[in-house]
Amino acid sequence: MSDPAFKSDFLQTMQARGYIHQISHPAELDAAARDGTITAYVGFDATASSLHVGNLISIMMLRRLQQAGHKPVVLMGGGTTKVGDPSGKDESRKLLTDADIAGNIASIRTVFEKFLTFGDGPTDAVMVNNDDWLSKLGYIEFLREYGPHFTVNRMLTFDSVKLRLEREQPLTFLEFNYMLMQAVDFLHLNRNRGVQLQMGGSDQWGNIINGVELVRRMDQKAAFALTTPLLTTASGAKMGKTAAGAMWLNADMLSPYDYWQFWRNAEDADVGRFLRLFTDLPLDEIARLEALPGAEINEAKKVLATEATRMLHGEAEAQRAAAAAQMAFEQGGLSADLPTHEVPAADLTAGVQLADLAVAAGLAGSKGEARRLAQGGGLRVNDKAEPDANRIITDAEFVDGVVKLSAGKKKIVLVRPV
RNA sequence: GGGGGAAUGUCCCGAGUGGCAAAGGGGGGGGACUGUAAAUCCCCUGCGGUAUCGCUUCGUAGGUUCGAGUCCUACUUCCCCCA
Repeated sequence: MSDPAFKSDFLQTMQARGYIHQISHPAELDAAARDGTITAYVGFDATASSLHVGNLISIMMLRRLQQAGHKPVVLMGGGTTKVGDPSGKDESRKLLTDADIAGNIASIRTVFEKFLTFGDGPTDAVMVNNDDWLSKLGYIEFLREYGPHFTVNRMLTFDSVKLRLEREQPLTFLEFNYMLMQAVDFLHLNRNRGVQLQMGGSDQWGNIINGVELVRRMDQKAAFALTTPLLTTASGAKMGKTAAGAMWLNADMLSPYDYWQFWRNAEDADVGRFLRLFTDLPLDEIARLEALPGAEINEAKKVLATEATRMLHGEAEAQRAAAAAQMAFEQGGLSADLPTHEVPAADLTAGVQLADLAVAAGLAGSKGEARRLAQGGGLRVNDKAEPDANRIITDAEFVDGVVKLSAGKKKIVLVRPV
C-alpha cells in the first residue's frame, strides 16, 4: 500500500502527514507529480448549505495539492444531488430544487475560498458542477457510450455492492448506477480539464477506480486514484458528529468559538494526527507538540484549535475564540466573545423562568431537559449550581449587564438584555 | 401470481403477556475523579406541569374492547420461500 520512496513533494507531504490510504498507480503518479503540474479533483455533495468537519480532510488534500504547485478542482455534485444520495438510506431524502442546490453550492464555495486560491492561473483552483454535463446525458446515449465499458461481473465485486448483497440488503438500480456516474465525471474532467487524479475517502475507492479505468480504457490516458484513511477519533467515533449536530464549517451555522472548542476537546491520542492533517504547522513542530507529557498536551490542543480556526475563520476570529476560552476556562472570567443570547429587557424586568431561559439559549432541548439538567447539578447561573429550574431570573441577577448560564462544564452562554 | 415473515420510544439496535410512557443495550447529556483528555463509577435520556397529574408515542387508516404496541380488517414499505 505505502510506497515509502516518493520523490514528488506532493506525495511526500501527503504520506508524511497521513493522508494516504491507497494509491492506484503510485510510481506513475509520483513521476507525474514530480515532472509537472497535475490536476486533481474531489467530489462534494450539495445536500446541505455547509460542509462539515468530516469533509475537511478532503478539502485539506486539495490545499496540500495546491501548496505543492498543482491544480485543484472542486467538483460539486449538483447533478448527483438531484438524484439523491442513496447511501443515506432510510432518511426521507427530501427533493432539493435547483434553486436549493445552487444556493448550497454558493454557500459551500465561501468555505473553499478560505482553503484554496481560486482563479484562472495554472495552479488556481476551480469549482465545477457535474449537473452541467450529467443532466444532459440521454439514457440511450449513456448506455451506448459507457455501458460497454463496464461489466456487471466486475461491478458486483466492489465492496459497496458485495457487502449489500452479502447482508441481503436491497441495492437499488439507482445506487448500482451511482458509480457509473462518478466514472463519467472523471472522464469528463479528464477530457475537458486535463484532470488526472481523483481523491476521496477510502469508502470511495471503488467508485474512483471505476473512473480511472474508464479514462484509461476509452482514451488511453493516465488517471489515478488516491484515498484517505477513514477518519475516526481515537475512541472510534465518526469525526465531526456530536450530539449538538454536525460540526459545520460555515460560520453562520457554527460559530468560530464553537469550532475552536471542537478542536480543543480533541482526545489526547488524536492531537498529533489532527495537527498533521488539519494545520499547516511544520512536522518537527508537530512532533514536539504531540510529545508533550501529561496535562501539557493541552497546550498542543490549544495550538490545534487556534490553527484550525485560523485557517477557516481567519486570524482575528481564532484569537478571539482562544481568548474567550482562556477567560472562561482558565480565569473563570467572562469574555464578550462567548456565545450570547439576547432577551428583551422588559422580559427580564418582569422575570423569566430559568428553564425557559436555558431552552431559549440553546442549553437544553426542552424544559424537561432543563429541569433534569438542573436537578443533576449541571445547570449553573453565574457559576453557581442551581437545582431549581423553576426559579425566576430577573435583571437583579445581572453582573456587568449579563447573566452567565452554563450547562455542564463546557457550554456557556451569556444572557444579555436588549 | 401463491405462501411466510417484519415494521417499536422520530439517533441506532432491540424485548414486549390486552392495563405501557413501554425491558435491555449502544449513542448522547449531567455529576464525581482529572487536564475543557481517556478510562472508571453514579444519575438522566417523549412533551408539559409545583405533585402518585395531563398530553403525545409503537408503519398508515379504520374496527373490536372499559382499556390495544399487543386482537381483527384494509393499505404502505421491506425481507424470505415457491412459481
